[in-house]
Amino acid sequence: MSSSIGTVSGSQLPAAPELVDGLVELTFAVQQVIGRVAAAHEVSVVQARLLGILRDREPTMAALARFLSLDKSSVSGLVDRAERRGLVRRYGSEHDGRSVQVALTAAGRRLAETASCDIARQVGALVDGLTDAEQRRFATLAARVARAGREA
Amino acid sequence: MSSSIGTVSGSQLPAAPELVDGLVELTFAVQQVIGRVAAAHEVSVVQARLLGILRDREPTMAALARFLSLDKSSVSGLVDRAERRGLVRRYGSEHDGRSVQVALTAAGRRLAETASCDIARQVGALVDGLTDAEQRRFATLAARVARAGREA
DNA sequence: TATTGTTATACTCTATAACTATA
DNA sequence: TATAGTTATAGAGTATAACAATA
Repeated sequence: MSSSIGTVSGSQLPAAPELVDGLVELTFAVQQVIGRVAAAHEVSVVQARLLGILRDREPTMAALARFLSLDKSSVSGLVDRAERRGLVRRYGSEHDGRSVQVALTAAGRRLAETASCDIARQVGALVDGLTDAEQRRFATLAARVARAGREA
Repeated sequence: MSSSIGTVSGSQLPAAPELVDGLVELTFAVQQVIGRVAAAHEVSVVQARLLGILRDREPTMAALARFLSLDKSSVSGLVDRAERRGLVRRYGSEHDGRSVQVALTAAGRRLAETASCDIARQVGALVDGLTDAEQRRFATLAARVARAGREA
C-alpha cells in the first residue's frame, strides 16, 4: 500500500513487494539463526520449540498439539524422541485418566535455558546495527504483525 | 539496548527481550503463512523454495545445494521428487560432462507463479493493519535486519 | 458417543558414506 | 586427485487411519 495514494488501513490493496520480500527474507535469516543455535545444542528446531513451550507449562499431549499446530500423533513421536533423550518426562493427569502431561527434566530445563539465551543473543545480534530508537520502533511493529498472524 | 542509557549503535549490550521475542514470533507467523500456501498447492515449503529459486535460474545440482544450504544428496532427493511430479526437469550440462542442470517445466512455472502471488498476498495481509508510513518504515528496518543476517 | 493418546504405515526431508563418471 | 552426481541407509518430522482406554 505504500505505493498507493490516500488508502486507509485495512484496505484490500496489496502491500508493497519490497515489504513482503524483506519480511520473507527476514524470517529466513531468523529461522537460520535459530536452526544454527539448536544444532549447536544437538536438537532440531522443533525439539527446541517443544522445550521452549515446556519452560513455563506442563501441558497435556492435546494442548501441546494445539500449541505446535501438529497432529496428536506427531506430538506422540516428538515427545517419544525427547523422552528417549532424557529431556522431558510424561506423567498421567490426576484430573483425567485419559490425559498425559509432559514436563521438562532437569537436563531438559538446562538445555532450554541455555538455548534460549543463545537464541536471544544471536537474534539480538541481527538488530545490533539499528539505533535504540529504531529498535523500539521495530519491536512495536514486529509485535503488531505477529499479532495479526495469530489472529489470522 | 532500548532499556539501556547512552548506548551507541553497534555496542555489545543485548537487545531488548521484547524485540527478540516479537521477532521470533513474527518469523513463526510468516513461516506458517508460507507453509499454508504451499500446502494449498500440495507442495512442501522446501519444494516451494526450490521452485522459487528456479524461476530465474537453471542451476547445476551443486549450485542448488549452495543456494539451499543442503547436502548434494538431499538435493538429489528433492529434485527426484519434484521431477516425479512433473515440476522440474534435469538436463546434462554442455560445458561439463559431470554436471546436471535443473529447470522448471511449464507446470512447475505455473505453480511457482501462482504460489508466489499467494504468498505475497497472504504475507501482505499480515501487514495490512499498519499505516502506509508504518509499512514503509517496517520495510526499511526489515531489509536492514535481513541484510545483517546474510552478512553474519 | 466423544475425547485422549498410541501405534501402524507411508511419505518428505536431511545427512553420512560409498560409489561412478568426468575433469 | 578432485569434483559432480547418485544411491543406500538411517533417522527426524509429519499426517491419516485404526485402535484402546477413559469420560
